[in-house]
Amino acid sequence: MSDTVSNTEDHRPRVAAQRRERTRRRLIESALVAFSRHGIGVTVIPEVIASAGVSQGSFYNYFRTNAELLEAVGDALNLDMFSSIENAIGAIGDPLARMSTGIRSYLHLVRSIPVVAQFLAGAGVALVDKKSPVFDHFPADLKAAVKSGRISEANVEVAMELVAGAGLMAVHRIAKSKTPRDYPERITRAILRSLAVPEQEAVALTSTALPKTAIEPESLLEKAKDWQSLQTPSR
Amino acid sequence: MSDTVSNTEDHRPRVAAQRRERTRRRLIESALVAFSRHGIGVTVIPEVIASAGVSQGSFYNYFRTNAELLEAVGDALNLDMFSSIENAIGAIGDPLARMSTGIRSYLHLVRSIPVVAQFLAGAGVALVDKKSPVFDHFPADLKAAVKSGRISEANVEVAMELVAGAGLMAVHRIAKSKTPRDYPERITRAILRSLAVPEQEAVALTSTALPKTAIEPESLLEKAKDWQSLQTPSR
Amino acid sequence: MSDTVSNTEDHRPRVAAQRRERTRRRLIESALVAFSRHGIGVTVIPEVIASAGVSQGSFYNYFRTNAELLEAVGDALNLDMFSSIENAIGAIGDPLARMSTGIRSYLHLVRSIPVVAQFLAGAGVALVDKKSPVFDHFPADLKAAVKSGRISEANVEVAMELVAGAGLMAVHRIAKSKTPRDYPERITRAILRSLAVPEQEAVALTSTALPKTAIEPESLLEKAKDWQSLQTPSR
Amino acid sequence: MSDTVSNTEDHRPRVAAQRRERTRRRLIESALVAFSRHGIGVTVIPEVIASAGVSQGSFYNYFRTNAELLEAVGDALNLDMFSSIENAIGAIGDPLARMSTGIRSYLHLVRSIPVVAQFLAGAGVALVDKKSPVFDHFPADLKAAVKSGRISEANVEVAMELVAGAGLMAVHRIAKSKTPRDYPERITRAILRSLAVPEQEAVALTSTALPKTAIEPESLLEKAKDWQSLQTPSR
DNA sequence: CATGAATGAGGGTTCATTCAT
DNA sequence: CATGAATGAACCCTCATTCAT
Repeated sequence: MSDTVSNTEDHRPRVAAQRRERTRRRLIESALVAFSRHGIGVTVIPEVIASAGVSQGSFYNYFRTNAELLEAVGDALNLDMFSSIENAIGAIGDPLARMSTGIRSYLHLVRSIPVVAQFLAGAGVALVDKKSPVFDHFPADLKAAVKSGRISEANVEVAMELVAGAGLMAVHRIAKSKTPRDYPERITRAILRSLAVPEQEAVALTSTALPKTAIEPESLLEKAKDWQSLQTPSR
Repeated sequence: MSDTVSNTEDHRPRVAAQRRERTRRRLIESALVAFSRHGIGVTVIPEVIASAGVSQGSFYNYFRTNAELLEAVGDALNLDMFSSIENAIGAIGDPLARMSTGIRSYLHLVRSIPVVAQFLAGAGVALVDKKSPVFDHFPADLKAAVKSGRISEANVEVAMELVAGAGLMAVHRIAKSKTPRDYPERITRAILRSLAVPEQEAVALTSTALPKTAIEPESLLEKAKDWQSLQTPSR
Repeated sequence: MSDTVSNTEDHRPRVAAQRRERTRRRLIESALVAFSRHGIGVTVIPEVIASAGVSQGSFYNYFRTNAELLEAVGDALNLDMFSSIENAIGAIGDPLARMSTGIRSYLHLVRSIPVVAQFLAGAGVALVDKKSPVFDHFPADLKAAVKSGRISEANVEVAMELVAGAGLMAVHRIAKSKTPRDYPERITRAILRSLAVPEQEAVALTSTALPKTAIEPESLLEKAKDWQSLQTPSR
Repeated sequence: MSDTVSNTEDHRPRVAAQRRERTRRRLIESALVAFSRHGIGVTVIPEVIASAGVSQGSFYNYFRTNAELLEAVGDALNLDMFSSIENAIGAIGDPLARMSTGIRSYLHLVRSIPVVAQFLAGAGVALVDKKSPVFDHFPADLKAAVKSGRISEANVEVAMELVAGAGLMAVHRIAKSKTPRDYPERITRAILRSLAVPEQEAVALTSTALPKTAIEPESLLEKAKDWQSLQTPSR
């Protein structure tokens, strides 16, 4: 069909676009490692160029500043994490269960991939500022839970901050030292308590089996599993 | 007479030491402002040099790296804040009241001095890592409260992290946007709840009048009140 | 055709490599002059940058320290001198004649290019330390001569040091003041005597016509001929 | 007597002058060590100030530049060495014996004090340039020996250069590596040969017992014996 | 004279960015 | 689009030197 013909005519451009996309991915992957090592707010372009095997000039065909690169890494990571978690908790109807399972999944995911933990710990509050899909569904669940009377917090904003703060510290702790396997559950329980969830219910919510969080085969997360997360060499 | 002589011998070193100390203070003050504007992890040395009116060479007689400068600022600030707060809550006997009043004092203090809020928000988790006098008394109070049966948290470490995380986010929020006058009390209540303090008691603990937090006349905090806290120039 | 393609693919790297090599040469040439003026152990980078017409940044793409630059100059010069001399004496079979003709050629060469004389005089003993091709063949000739009974020095090492020392001082003298045309021959004769060569033979060995020492057209030596050798500006 | 009185009146100035002289000595001593470590042509003022325990400002009451300091060290050292050697060979009448014994004494002296060897090796040809008392008597002895027909060198200058060159290399060798005890004698023999002294006589001249070279108790040489001669830390 | 804080010139080094090929 | 040489701004750091005390 004419379709075939037009595809053939598109062949070279399409190959080029694929190559471009592959290079872009390589740069993002290298940048994730570099940022995880040195923290954000530090120049990583030279390191990224070297480890991605791309020339200096080419780099600027993809990203124009360090910040742009960081944003790309953040976006890609957020997207992947969101997919994994949403996929795991999508079927849960109860807002409170969704929330607590989401938090647990998030922390377990971070805990299983050191490079990601390092990156997020280094990013700190910056990750919270920029609205990420990961946090998009939280307020809704929170409000739903309040409405259902399951938790009693007049101020949803304060609640959100407490959740975010606790999560941030937990990620930091996970990145910097060894944590027990049930560390995510303990953190989640403390968060639930702060939302005025009764102790017994908090325990129940954090004792259910965790749904399997699938990671896409070619995703950034999948690749990140294989990488070492060396701390920044002091100095 | 001999008095004159001995005075003469003491005089020069003393004058020199005073001068040195004054310059050091000027540098630290300038650095607090600079860090509050740009965040830590950014070079502020040129700006500090300019605004302290000191030559490049002189700067390096006092601090050899950006990190050393940051540490000096952090130490000075921590010390001043610790004095103010400890002075305010020193007389409180009940551990839980000490804790909650301490948190409230801390947040109100931060809230009243924008430069400090900006600085601490920019420092983020780094301030928690390095043991500061501000956090020194916390664990003791927490343990005492647990022992007294007032709160029931098996894991003190997790509790500490939640407190620190909530505090961190609160500081961040204070620095970045306008907060209601009772914002510190709301945060403190959420924290108390997460420690399993009953709602009624949490409300009671955060409804007492706040003891006056005195700020030393020549201290960094006192000076910081006068300074503007410009946000980082976008870039 | 495929020819065109492969040429195209080779073309860019080759051009780049050529450009790089040309810049490197310019830097080395400028450095030779600078070192000849100020001696080694003095920073010449700013002067080299200025006189080579290269930016500061570019310089560090080639050499990272003053010492690295010096080494490059030394290597290039040693190589050129070695080529010239070896080319001149290669056909001589008698070890003693090779040696004495080599020394004479070396000193005449130095004497004919003031910039080189200045450079070597400034380098002093450092040039002897680092094994240079110039000195590579000496020990072999010396040993051969000893074996042949022509000279009687039990200790070859001591002999080498004397040769090197005499050569060093001669270069220094040549650089610092005007020397008679037969100065190299006089020095060579003294060296031969110190090796216990009989006076008559020493005279004979230093009276032969000197083979022509060819200098490669584009070599450092050839270029150096054109340059002035200003003494260090007093300071 | 009035003498007593005037002495009394002079007391403070005299004490001051003595103190001044003592400080000056301390600086020279520290500088000798510093130069021996780093070579000449390198800034040693900070190190000298530190190790002599003198303030920055005071240093400039004694020496105004690095070069002036170096010259003072060189002068003091030359004077001490000259005294020691002249004292040892003063009684020798035969010019050739004076010469050879002087060379031997010089090299043995250098060999016995590593710091001095390091310093002289670092100074290199610079020490020869500036006329030192050590070399003052050489030409006279050399000419006397020529006149006596003991050696036959038409060109005294060339002979001097060869002696200086050999001495220089020998010092360098002594400083940089371990040398056999009779190393000075071997070098001296080679020098004598280069002056056309017959082998047998050269051996005889270098086989006599070496006169004791006395070192003044408070002299730079005496102190230098106690110091370590660390090589420059590579870098 | 001694002291040591302060200075500023100069050199060293990195890195984002441009551009000819 | 890829390449990598070249650039210049910015920062880092040392040190000789001055000067008030």
